[in-house]
Amino acid sequence: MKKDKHAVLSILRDKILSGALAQGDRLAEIPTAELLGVSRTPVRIAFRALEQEGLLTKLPRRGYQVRQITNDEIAGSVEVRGVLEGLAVRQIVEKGLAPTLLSTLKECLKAGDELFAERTFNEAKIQAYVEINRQFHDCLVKGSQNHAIATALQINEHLPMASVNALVFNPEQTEREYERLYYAHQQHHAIVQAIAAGQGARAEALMKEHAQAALNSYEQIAASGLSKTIRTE
Amino acid sequence: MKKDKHAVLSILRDKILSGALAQGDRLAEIPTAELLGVSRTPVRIAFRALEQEGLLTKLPRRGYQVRQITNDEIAGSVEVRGVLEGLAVRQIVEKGLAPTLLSTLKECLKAGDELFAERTFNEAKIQAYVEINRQFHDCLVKGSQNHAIATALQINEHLPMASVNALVFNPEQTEREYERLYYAHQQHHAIVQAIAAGQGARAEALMKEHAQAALNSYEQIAASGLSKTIRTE
DNA sequence: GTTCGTCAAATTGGATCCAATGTTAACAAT
DNA sequence: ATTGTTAACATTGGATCCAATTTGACGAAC
Repeated sequence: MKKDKHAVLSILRDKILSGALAQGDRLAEIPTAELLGVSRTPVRIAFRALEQEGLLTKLPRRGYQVRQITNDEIAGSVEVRGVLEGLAVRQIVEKGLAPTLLSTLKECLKAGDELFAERTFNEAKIQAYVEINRQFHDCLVKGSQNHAIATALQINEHLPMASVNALVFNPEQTEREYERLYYAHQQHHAIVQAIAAGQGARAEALMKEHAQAALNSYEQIAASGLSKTIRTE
Repeated sequence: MKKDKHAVLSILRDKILSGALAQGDRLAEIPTAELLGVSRTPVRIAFRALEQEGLLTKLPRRGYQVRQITNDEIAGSVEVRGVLEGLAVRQIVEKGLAPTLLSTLKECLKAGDELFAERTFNEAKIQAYVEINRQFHDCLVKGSQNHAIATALQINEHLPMASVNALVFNPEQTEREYERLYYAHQQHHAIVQAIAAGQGARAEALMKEHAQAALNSYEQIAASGLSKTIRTE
């Protein structure tokens, strides 16, 4: 039984997000520690972290309570991600675009272009696109040279669909999924174009819309019940 | 020697922010614990928290390192606060303004009006205004019904001047400080007016500008070296 | 003289132990 | 029967102990 360092945190997070722990469930340190076969110390640390992530609330003297994530909550997180990443791209323009950043972004675009060159899609290619997507967004946040953006985003990072690390897709309609992701990739092109042209406000608006688009497809797919989540971590 | 629960975290945070711990200083658990006269457990938890706040970075296997907050960093945090609070007010409008929220906001405005009624200012009145200001901003964030905004803001909450809980003022120019804070208060009026009128985009823009204004006066005062920080906690 | 290997010191992470505190239930008295 | 008081229990927070891993230095061999 190999216990990774972050295992406790990840396991608890997954239990909450998957619904294994229902909203309002109270979590105490000792039972949780026994359940996971670890001592109370890592559990205590994990609880603190999950509280800061907004997944748990602390009840004074009575442990922690699960704060279920509603669809509204996810929508709110996506909105937050939109304005923060929008700020990032605007600040890239305002502070002056570093040439190396532009070339890195163009590499991301090129890698995506190659992926979309043939009009077929399977899980492996989606996995690859998730990684490209992650790199692209990561570049922009880092490129903004505003560390506060990264830290503010960090909290949403683990929420399903509020994070760029997670994409849901419908495995029964790969054709449609191709269209959707290709559209997202085209938005990436437009964003880079706006940045390169020094159009800060346009880049910001595009970035917000980009987040919204992800949310829309999430709602669509989640409603159909045919979702499958792919994450890179 | 009464040790409060959060004492360790607060003490370490103050040491970092006050410059007692210089940028790049490495912090190990044991020396810190001995310095503060506590065991390693609370120190460990505090380090984790400070890492999430962005004040420390973790060096793998070599403890933590102080990430000094530069002026650029503060400016970045203020910008983040601007877009997030801007989002909050926009969403208040978009989701439909609750009547109770509007009345609460108006109470904040009225309390401020009374404070500014006579054209004198002292430290006690500033203290009172800081509290009113905090309530006002808190109302807006809570009123957005978007919990992600609150959690994202939470991280900046402890940074000087990136937080609404801290106002700097120049004790040698109370006249000027009166003007400055009164201007901020007038912005509050405009924001409430925009919200009440359903002008989401205008409210958002005003909110961003409101954050910028705070930053401008901070830079002005900090440069003069005559600053005094008032915090409520 | 340089490089590689081994050993010791440092340091973090996890486990268990102890103290403090609040909550709940039971029992007794009115 | 109801209410108040007390005692036991549950639960968190802090301290110390133990294990694992890495870093750095010193020495030996090439």
